[in-house]
Amino acid sequence: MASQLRGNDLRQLGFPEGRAIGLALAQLQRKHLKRLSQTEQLVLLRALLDAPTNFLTHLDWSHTAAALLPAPSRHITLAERKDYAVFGAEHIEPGAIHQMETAMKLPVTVAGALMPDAHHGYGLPIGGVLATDNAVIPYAVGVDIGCRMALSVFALPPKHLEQRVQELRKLLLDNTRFGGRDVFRRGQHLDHAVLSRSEFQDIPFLRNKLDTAASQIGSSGGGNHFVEWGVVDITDPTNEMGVPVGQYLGLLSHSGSRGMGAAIANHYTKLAKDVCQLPGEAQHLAWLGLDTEAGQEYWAAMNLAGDYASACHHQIHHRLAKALGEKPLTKVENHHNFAWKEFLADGREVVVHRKGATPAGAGVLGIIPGSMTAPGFIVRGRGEALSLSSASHGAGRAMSRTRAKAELGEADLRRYLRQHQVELLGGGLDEAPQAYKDIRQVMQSQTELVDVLGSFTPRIVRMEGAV
DNA sequence: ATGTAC
Repeated sequence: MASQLRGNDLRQLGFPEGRAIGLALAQLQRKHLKRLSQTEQLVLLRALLDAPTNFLTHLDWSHTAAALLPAPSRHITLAERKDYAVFGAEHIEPGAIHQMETAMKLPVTVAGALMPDAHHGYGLPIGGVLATDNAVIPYAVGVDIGCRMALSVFALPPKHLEQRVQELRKLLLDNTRFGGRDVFRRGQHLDHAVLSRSEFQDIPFLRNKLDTAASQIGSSGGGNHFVEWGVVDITDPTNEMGVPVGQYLGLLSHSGSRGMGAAIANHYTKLAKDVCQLPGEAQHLAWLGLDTEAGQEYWAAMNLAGDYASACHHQIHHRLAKALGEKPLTKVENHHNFAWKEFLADGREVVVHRKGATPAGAGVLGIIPGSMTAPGFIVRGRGEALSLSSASHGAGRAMSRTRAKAELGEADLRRYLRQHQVELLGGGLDEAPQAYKDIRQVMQSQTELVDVLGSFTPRIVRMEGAV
């Protein structure tokens, strides 16, 4: 069998230094191209090099072709800014509004909206919702692809939290793992069907990501990610969970797609910036056409990352429910940092990006967390067209991470937690509850977007960091 | 958010 082509072979053929070489080599690893003889591969690469424009819509070679073209042919100019709705403008910093206005000038943008917890992000602001025509923007999805909330409601009274506090604390410490290094040991992993998905073989970029995914499964991230016990208070008797009005023990988790999702986000953002060069501040909003190979690959990888994030939450809840010896009465799960194919009110099919925004289609359930010391809310979407069927994904930050670390002290945090009867295991000053906005005010700005069915008040919170 | 860097 002939040896594989290497980077230097491509250089000899005339490939320029840069991303084209890596992209072409990755393509040649795919099953149907790997079968070709080395001569056939070289003929193909020469044709690609001679006339890259002929390959721009080719399913296999569109992004290699784009990387071979001189930069000016990939430049894109902005269009006139389209209108968009802002909810809770009084809570939103000017930087986030400015970023949203830039996104509304993209030629692929159809509609947009800004949620009341919005703040400055990278590319699209956190809390930004953007509908595009046949294009997906990796940085309008976000780095932590498919990050989500999951709630289990147990048929146990809240006084469990006082009577069995030591046991619940231990269950949390024993059954969760947070951040980069602290994962479950080899023999402790639970298997999950998501690890057998064909995308890990079919998409060249994902081939070496299976190890990371397998080692991190069932774990939680760092930063604002948490797993917590608390009090569920169901207030709406017509809730579609079928849970009677009353108070229950609940388990709430917030986490995403870990290292694998971050790798996908970073890789396809670079790819998008290669094939779609935007002026100045819009440059991070580079998109991939959904009918290009790169766009289809990203779409498949994004969906895999979303399912992986879901699998992690399922394992977290499964471990804890089993250790508690209970089956949940009901579960609610919803994701943000994702893109969906949806229809607008006028019937147009669009790609809706929700970067830190909760899906709130008519009758869709979700959880909008407050902070460690403030309730989160179980909500039912109202399908409001102006918000593109979306709501906030939390209270939003009132203080940046750096400001929180500079201005708050460890003693302040501990006193604040004691006042609110919250026990924090791990965590840091940058995630102190004082650094977040008042969730009740944020909810007041989105009464048109969601109905409140109940609340969740944290009591024992586990985050990244030593206990 | 992230084996926090190709």
